Amino acid sequence: MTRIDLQLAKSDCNQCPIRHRAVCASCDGPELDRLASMKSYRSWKAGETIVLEGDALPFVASIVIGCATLTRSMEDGRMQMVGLLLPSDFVGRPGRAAAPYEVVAATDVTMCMFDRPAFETMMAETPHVAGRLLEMSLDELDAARDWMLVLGRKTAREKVATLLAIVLRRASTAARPLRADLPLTREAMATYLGLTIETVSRQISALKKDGVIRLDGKRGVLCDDLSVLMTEAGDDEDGGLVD
Amino acid sequence: MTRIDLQLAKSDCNQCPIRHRAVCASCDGPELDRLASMKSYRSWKAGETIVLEGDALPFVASIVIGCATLTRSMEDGRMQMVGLLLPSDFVGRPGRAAAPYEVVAATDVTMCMFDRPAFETMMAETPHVAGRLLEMSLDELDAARDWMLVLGRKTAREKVATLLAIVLRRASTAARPLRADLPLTREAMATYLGLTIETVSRQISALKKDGVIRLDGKRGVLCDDLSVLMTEAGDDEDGGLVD
DNA sequence: CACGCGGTTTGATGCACATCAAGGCGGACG
DNA sequence: CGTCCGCCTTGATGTGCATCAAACCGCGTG
Repeated sequence: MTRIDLQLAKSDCNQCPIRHRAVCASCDGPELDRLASMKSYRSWKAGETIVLEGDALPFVASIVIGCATLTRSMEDGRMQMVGLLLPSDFVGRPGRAAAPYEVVAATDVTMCMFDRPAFETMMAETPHVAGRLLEMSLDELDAARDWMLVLGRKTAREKVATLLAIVLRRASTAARPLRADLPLTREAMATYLGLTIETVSRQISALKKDGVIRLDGKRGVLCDDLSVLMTEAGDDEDGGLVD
Repeated sequence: MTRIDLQLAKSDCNQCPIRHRAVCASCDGPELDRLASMKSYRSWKAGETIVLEGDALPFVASIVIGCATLTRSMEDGRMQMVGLLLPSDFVGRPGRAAAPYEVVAATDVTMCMFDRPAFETMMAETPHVAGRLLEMSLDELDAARDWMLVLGRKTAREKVATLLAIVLRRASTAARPLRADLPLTREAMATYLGLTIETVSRQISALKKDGVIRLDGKRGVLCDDLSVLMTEAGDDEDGGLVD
């Protein structure tokens, strides 16, 4: 029973069959085949709503390509992003029908859809799959809790630095300076960070003026020294946010 | 395969054997026996640290009696509570050794401890147990995400009202006015809400002055009309915070 | 009873971020 | 080429909460 490291799967494999290994890291052929037999694909353009808040979810899906956001909102219109979904992440919790939040495509998104009843049957029958999903959701729980610290205690500057650090670390290669394209608009960033658009913009400008980062167009961010950015973020250690 | 409603189990049964049903709602005798054979008990006084941040966790435990808090902190001392553990909740995530947060007893606490390796073996072998744990952790994830909305977007008054509403709803009986004893000090409330002690105190005073709640000593809270409090909290609907 | 102590309340002041408002930049399209 | 529209930036002003400071309350202890 060998386990494939999820990080590896995420960065190296963007084709769907491999994605299933993320769900079922310790499965062998037959289970993978069974997963494969119940899947279908669907794509969304950036900005489109994938799941409306309160909607029933007849499917379970995992992201193959792209980035989606998960948002919860109040009646008066205030919104808080509560999750960022990246390749291999799941939408539509198994075992509960209604979505307590809205899911929107941040970039163009392709998802791999599984029929819900079939998926749940499989889950009940193969401990590996259930165990793997448990691990994944516990990772998400840790990430959500880390984010609570960001929302509750960090300053605007630290919040922005934290988000940039996550994006840059995730995109990190050997090349210097580090470079990444933000998958989010300023508005989405503000929704994620519990700030307003203007504050996000100002803090990014300030970090740039202070030489912590440089910008490349509207979406590109460059950073020579990630550790400086992380200090700005208030983290000493890597922290491992967003699974 | 019958499922016992977790809410029911929580409110009606504070004895440990029933607690296990929360873990293993759909298990029959032999599995419950097996759980029972690997357990032991331990108690803590209010204020004592149960698990230090970064510590290894040789056990998995579930709360039998009392209330514990789960806190994450920054190097400069800023702290954010990221979870409130109540009877039947779990400590020490299966599958990961180190605790990314500190667990402290808010009231006197009794926990039921399971040997970690034995518990994990059992999990791997009985799909029911893994499935039940998955459900529980997804509930926790929903609660954490709800809390992100509170931390990121609500005003101080709304935050305090939200917390009071949760406590009152949880304690709710037929009797009017609703009455509950806060299991948390002002400091713990502030840590939970992303506020300072002073602000919490001021907002409670304000809610009292406005006739939304009344106080009974330091810990007791009375409320004639929960719906008014919930409006103050910014929720129209019940919202179902904290599992 | 005086005393100290942890938890709480209340007041005065300041600052970080929201809000309101105006302008800039780049891409799509007539 | 000019115009519009989304998205972003920057400035001016206001306010909600943090911070600093002091006093209060209930309780255990000498």
